[in-house]
Amino acid sequence: MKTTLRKIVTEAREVFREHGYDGASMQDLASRVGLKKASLYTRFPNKESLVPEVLALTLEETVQGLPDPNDDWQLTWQTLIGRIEKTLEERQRCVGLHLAYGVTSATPEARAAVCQFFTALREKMAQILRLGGIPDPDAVAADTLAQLEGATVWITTSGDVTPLHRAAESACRIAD
Amino acid sequence: MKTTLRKIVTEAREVFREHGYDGASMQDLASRVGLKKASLYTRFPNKESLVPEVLALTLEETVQGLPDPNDDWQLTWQTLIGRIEKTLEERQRCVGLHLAYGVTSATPEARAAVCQFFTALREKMAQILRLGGIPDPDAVAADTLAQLEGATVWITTSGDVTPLHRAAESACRIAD
DNA sequence: TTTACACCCGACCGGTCGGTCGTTTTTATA
DNA sequence: TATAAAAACGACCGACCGGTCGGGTGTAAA
Repeated sequence: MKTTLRKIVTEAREVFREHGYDGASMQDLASRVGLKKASLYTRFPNKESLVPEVLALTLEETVQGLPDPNDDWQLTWQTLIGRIEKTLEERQRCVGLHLAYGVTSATPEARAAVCQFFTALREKMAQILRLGGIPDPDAVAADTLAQLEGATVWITTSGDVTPLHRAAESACRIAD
Repeated sequence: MKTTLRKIVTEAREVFREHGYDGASMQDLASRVGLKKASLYTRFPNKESLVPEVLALTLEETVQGLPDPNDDWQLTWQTLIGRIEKTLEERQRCVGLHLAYGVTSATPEARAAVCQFFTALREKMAQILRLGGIPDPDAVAADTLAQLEGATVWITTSGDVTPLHRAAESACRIAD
């Protein structure tokens, strides 16, 4: 059943989120899934190949079922921002950011996946803003994402979520 | 000579910046300094103890010799922002952020050092803003730092420095 | 010249890493 | 129920990890 495969990916996401790419242990991942390490390698050829799967799932979960921006782009935007805010607040860190900092030229496929993830997310955000006639939507999308992710440093260091909330609030104000 | 000790700390900063806490190798650090691994342990008891030194040095370099904010707080603010911007652009990543994501409860001293680093930097920024009569200086300082650090994700993923430049520019506009 | 000390290093420790292999167990099909 | 594929596993690999130890080595004070 695909259940196991999906569980590997979702648990891998948490391992990467908590420990980054280098710090993520296949042994740790296996025990979280309830398998032995060797069993993981029947599904994935290596650790690096987990990264694209993790980010693809994350992107999909982030944008799936969003209200149609052609109907009400403000609602779409605010829903998207709210989802990101909620995830970051609950999980404390951004997987994408931890991976972006962790992957190097030694893991080119993972590197490409991280790049794709952020590009796709920014493009999705820019699309919505474009429908709202917001000027320079790519820049606004990139800056909004930067603000939200940067706010997680305060969560991890001091548990302070107010910068994240202010970031989300000011992002939502773009659509007013 | 203190030269060796300082070189260890400055090189450790680059190792942490590039590889994070877990990924940083004492072997790697030693070879960058031009020593053998065992020699590092005559200066530092363990890897964790490098973190406070690295962050203390970074904080000191960031704020030392800043123009007196009592004379011209705008100049002080913009100089500080400019320094952070320059470092992030040159080095591509923020050591503090990589360490913030990398240290866990297993390394409490490192964790505390990271917390202190960001708190001190934010407080320094807030002090300047306070002299300028900026409302809610702590929040503004935290948000400014978040925006600058978040912008590094675009540098690492795609080499795009424009989000960082926009962040710095908008930060400088606070003091106008 | 002796002594003492800071420093450096080669060799080594136990442990964990990502990954492999041969075999056993489960599962789907027929 | 027979069979073949898929999945899980225990044991193992070489490499590297953070860290230790005992023995040099250069230097400076006595």
